[in-house]
This record gives sequence, C-alpha cells and structure tokens, in this order.
Amino acid sequence: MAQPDTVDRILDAAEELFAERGFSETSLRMITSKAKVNLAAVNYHFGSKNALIHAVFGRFLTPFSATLESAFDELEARCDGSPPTLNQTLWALTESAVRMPQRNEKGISIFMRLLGLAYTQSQGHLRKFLEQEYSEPFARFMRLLKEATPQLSAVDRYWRIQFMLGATAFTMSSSDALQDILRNKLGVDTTVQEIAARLVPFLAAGMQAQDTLLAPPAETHIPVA
Amino acid sequence: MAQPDTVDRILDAAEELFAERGFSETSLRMITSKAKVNLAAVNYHFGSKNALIHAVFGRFLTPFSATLESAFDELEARCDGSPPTLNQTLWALTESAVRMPQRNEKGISIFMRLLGLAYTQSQGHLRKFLEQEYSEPFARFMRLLKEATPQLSAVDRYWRIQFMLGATAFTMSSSDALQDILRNKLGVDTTVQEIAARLVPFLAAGMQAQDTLLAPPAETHIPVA
DNA sequence: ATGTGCTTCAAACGTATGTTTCAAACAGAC
DNA sequence: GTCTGTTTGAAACATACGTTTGAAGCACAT
Repeated sequence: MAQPDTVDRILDAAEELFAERGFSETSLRMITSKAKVNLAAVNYHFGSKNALIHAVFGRFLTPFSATLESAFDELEARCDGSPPTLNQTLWALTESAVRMPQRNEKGISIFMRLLGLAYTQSQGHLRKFLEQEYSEPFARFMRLLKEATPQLSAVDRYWRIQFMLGATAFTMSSSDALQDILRNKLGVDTTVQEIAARLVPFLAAGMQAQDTLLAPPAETHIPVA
Repeated sequence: MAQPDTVDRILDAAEELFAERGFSETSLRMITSKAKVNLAAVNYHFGSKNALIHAVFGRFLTPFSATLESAFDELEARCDGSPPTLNQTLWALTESAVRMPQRNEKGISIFMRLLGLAYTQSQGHLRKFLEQEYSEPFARFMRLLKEATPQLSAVDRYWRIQFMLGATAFTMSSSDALQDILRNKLGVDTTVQEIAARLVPFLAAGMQAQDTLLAPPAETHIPVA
C-alpha cells in the first residue's frame, strides 16, 4: 500500500469530523469521502459505525490512560505516603493530556473536544464502552481527589467534581471557537497549554471554596428549598 | 377546541424530547406521536423542524429574559450607583432561573438541560437565533460581571467566564443523570435549587482565584508554551 | 501460471427522516 | 343551510442514512 493504511485514514477523518460536528451529525459517507476510501470500508474494517466511534476513542484514550497512570505513580512516589495536594493532582492530569504525542497541531483540541462530546452527547453505547474500558484510571483520579480534599463532605465533593468536569469539558470542547472569539475581540492568541494554566487555578479555588450552601445575599431572601 | 391547543401540545412534547435526547436525535414523528397530533401539524404550525426548535426556546427564554432584566434593574437600583458584587450578580441570575413559573415539576431541569444543549450541540441556526434574539440581557450580564471583577484582566475574565458557563451548562444539562447517580451511591436527594446553591460559591471562588497562570508545582517542570 | 486470502469497489438494500400534497373535517358569519 | 377560511388527516414525496452484497482487484506462496 503506497498511501497510509485505510484503517488509519478512516480513523483520522472520523476523529476530525466527530470533533467538528458530533456523532449523529457525521455520516459514514462524509467520513469515507474525506478519507478517500470506499463507503463499505468502514463496515468491513470496523463492523459498524458505533464500533468506529469506539475505535476513535480507543486510539487516543489507551495511550493517554497509560501516561496518566505513570504520572500518578510518579506523583505518589514523590509524595512518599502523604496524599498529593489538589494542585499536584490536577497538574498531573493536565500535563498528561498536554504531553501526549500529537498526530498534528490540532491534536490536543480534538482530543479535548471528543472527551467533551463523550460526556455531553448521551450515546449510551459510548458511555458503556468508556466505563468498562477505562474505569481504572478514572477511579484512581477520584480517589486522589478525595484524599486531597478531606475537608469536604462526600456530597459537596461529588458536586464540585461535576463542576470541575463541566468547566473543563465545556471549555476544551469549544476551545477553538473560544480562541477565535478572543483573537477577534482582544487581539490576543492563546494556546491550549495557556488555557489549562488558567483553568487549573480556577478549578482549585472553586474546589476549595469555604462556604458551601451559602445563602443568597441577605437582602434578596429567596427560599432555598 | 376541547383539548389543549395543538401548538402547545407540540411544544410540550418537543421540549421534553429535545431535553431528553437532543435535537437531531429527536424526530418529528416522535414528537407528534407523543403530542398525539398529526405529523403534518408541525410543518403547518411552525413551518419546519428548525423553526419548532426556535419556538421551544422562545417560549421559556422570552419570559426568562424579562424576569432577568427586572432582577438586574432591582439589583442595580438597590446598589444605588456602586456596582453589584459578584455574588449578588450570580444570585440574581440564579434566582431568576429558579423563580420562573414552571409548567410542571420537571420544568426547571428541562430548562437547564435545553440551555446546556444549545451551547453544546453546535446547531448553527440555533446559535444565530439566540444571539440576535437575546443579546441584550446577555450583554448586560457580561457588563455586570466585568464591573464586579475589576481586578481581573480582560483575558483572565474572558476565560473565567467561559469556565463558569461550562460548569453551569454541563452540570445543569446532565443534572438528572447526576442526581440519579448521587441517589444510588450516597442515598441523598438533591433539588435543582440546592445544586444552584452549591454551584454559586464554587463559581464565585473560581472567579476570584488569586493566582492565574500559576506555574505547575515546581518539581514537575513542564514547559508552558 | 495458478490458486488463495485479503481488500476494494459500485451498486443496491431496507429503513427513517423532513416535508408536501390534497381531500376531509371543522368553526363561525351570513 | 351555505359559504369561507382555518385546521386536521392519511398518504405520498424525495432524500439520506447504515448496512449488505457479490464481483473485481491485488499481493504473494506454491
């Protein structure tokens, strides 16, 4: 085969189109024509569209979770028994994402956007696939978060983790559009690394906010059910 | 007409189905059969599926933006010249959302989920519609945020607002699923009002975090490009 | 050269979608 | 009752989708 393998060409095209338009909104015909392969190739090599979606995620998630595991290993070894801080844990995650070997310059933002979509577009099969394939590093991250925030109640921690995930998934999943807006409005350019560097302190501060269930300012007297 | 108007029945069914499944994943046939009206009724009364989507948003967004405007009016009047605080601004928004007259008990979470979807599912026509229809209260909210955080640079503020939007949109758009998980895992029940009461302090703390562009912990030495 | 296993190709399959059509049903005014 | 404008109904429209089919193409061992 002179040109790159059909399988990889399909994965590349699918990855980009999924990230741009979502899963249901991307047809196999778009993918195969962008990849310059025959329509039937997807079903031949992957079996179905859903299986292709899984393959797209597997291709970047498997090396990522390996990187993440070793980053956590290193972090825990360095901390020598005492639990890593919240900042250290968040940075370990961020670095693992940013350090991943990229296929091209858009790699990291595609990566982020796909993760955001996986959370947002409630594709049942995808969630099931991710849960049974990558539950381990996820559970470990949760454990680290728990040990780094012993002052929080389980319920508080649960919700604040959701807030963190939301801020991250949302920002990263639209980072391209947001960067464009910022470039046009304020004339500044931003890398994904810089976004991450702004995001982590935001998350850490929110995670450690002192007063949960703060009542609204006294003057406004709404009933909190 | 004996039974509630066809138009309203369509809107009710569409609202619920869109919130559950997203826009592309919800067909007109699902909507009309849930609403118990003829398939052609949607195109007769609204013109197209996209116009129906706009109508669904308009029905709750128009009264909401009116409520929000008066909440801002009241807040600014009470502050008498000096800019409202960040907490006050966020609470004004939250109260307006929570206080909205609901069609049923699921009203508020449907409302939130639809807003989240509007941001996430990049339907070009929807974004255009929302921008030209509701730019005013949005711009006012942005102005209040700016005045409440004079210590932030424009770029910092921009990104932190995106983080806030993300945490909010994401959490609210999956609030049902998240509440289910929490109920099963920790056996506690949560109302949307309580989620909001947890979210606001998180957002306020993140928004006012002191150190932006914090370098990663010294030991880890990653290059921030 | 001949056969073998994998891959590509064009074409078709069945199903689902949004939209249109046009006749029937209906309500209110005269 | 009859006419008029609006709303409903069943059916069909054209198009797009994911998937399947079976023949053709290809590399390589025999």
